[in-house]
Amino acid sequence: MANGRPAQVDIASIISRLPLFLEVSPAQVQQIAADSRQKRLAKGEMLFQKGDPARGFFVVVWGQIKLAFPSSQGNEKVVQVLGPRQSFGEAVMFMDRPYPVYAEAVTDALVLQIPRKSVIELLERDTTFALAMLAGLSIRLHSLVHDVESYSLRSSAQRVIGYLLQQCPHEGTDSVEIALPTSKQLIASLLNLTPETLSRIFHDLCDTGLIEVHGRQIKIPDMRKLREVDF
Amino acid sequence: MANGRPAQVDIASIISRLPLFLEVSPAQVQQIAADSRQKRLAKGEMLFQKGDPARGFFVVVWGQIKLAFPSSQGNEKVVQVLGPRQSFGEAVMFMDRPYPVYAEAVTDALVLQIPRKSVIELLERDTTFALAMLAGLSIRLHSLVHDVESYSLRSSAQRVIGYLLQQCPHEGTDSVEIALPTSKQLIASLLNLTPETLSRIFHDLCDTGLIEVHGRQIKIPDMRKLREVDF
DNA sequence: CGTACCTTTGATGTGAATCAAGAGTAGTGG
DNA sequence: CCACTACTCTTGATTCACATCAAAGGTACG
Repeated sequence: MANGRPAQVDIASIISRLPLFLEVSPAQVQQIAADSRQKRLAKGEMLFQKGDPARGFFVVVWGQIKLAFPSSQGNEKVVQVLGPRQSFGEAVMFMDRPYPVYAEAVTDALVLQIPRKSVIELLERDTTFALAMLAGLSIRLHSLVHDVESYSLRSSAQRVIGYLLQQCPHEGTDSVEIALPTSKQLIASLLNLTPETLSRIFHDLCDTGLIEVHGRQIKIPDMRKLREVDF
Repeated sequence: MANGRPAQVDIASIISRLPLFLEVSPAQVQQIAADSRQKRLAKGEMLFQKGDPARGFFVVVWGQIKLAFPSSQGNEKVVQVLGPRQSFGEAVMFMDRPYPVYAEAVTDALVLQIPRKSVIELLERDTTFALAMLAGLSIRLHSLVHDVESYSLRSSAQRVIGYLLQQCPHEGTDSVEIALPTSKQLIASLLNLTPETLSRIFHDLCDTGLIEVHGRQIKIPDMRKLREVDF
């Protein structure tokens, strides 16, 4: 169970602990849980394609899911990597539009699909849920605005530093050690870099003494210094 | 009045015709109108700064407002240029966060400020309004996803072509003439280009015969050809 | 009619991608 | 346990799209 992959899952309890459903009554959570479906995905399996009609939204129970665009040259641009307790696909439910990205399992994974109809019903019944939903979408919107900001006015090295700082506990001032949540390849795509460039940036940051890299373990000897470079 | 600047405005009628308020009852629109404030802005005037606390959202009555980030070197990156009947700042109301961008009048302008409190009250009372709000945020979210896609996997020329196609009526297949909604400088920033690069791209597209440029008037002799290049 | 800003054009520079190997590092199966 | 394949990651050489720098028209407007 250290792999975070319990054989049996209590759907209702998972849903009730999602930020989106914190204020929703147990009875209503039970209803949602009853409406939802579990989907087992093998590593590399597609959950949906870009352009598929949106039937609902998804919650990751365990494993990792990436959202990405295909590019014409067969590359891809990863928009987000989602782990346990994270949800995606909410926004698309409120517009008659297909998914603007595709979703693929990065590792073996289990996701919950919550049908559009259940959500709409709950929205019409429970205004606190509607407010929670609005808050959720707003947060996502902010993070996209932040992405746009990053892409347009920060250098590749600054984006990498920003990413590392995001992964760290915020309060700490001194030495911190973190594990990258996924492969460097994926992180590169997330930051809009090639793997080569990411590797070189890590190398440079090591030379400067700002970080130490051992595989996926990154040690930051002095958070303050890293924050300064981030200006 | 050809300048789109009526001396007197009927706030309630403006609000009632906003996409967000289409389904809202006249009485509630009256309430919102009563709560709202008008703000006159001279060209270049700031409506709010990045980091200001969010007190509500805004609707452009006439004129143009740009949303942008300041960059460290005194440049700026324009995120959006808003014209009459467009609203902004909704998302930020639902999170306890300051504005992530600043808002500045591109031309003399009149905007309506609708206080957070009125919106929250209306949300709690009217579920169709909540759904409209969710739809509105979803659309904004999509367009940001689209921006991220553009920045990360399209060349500068492709972004320009995409922009031009967006400005055109969608159905037409043949010759179209459009007027750029704002200065080329602003459009360049919107597309994450320098003015120089935009100018050169327009020049190239003229050479290829794909467009003709006369100041802010752009003629597209053959929409099909332009769409093909956009692939 | 002059000042201020937008836009164009040209020359040069550079950050990051691409191309091309090699070095780890895992998983797989005999 | 060790080869065998398949990735992921690193490193170096080269290229290219776009920015930057510089200066000269255009255009609007008091």
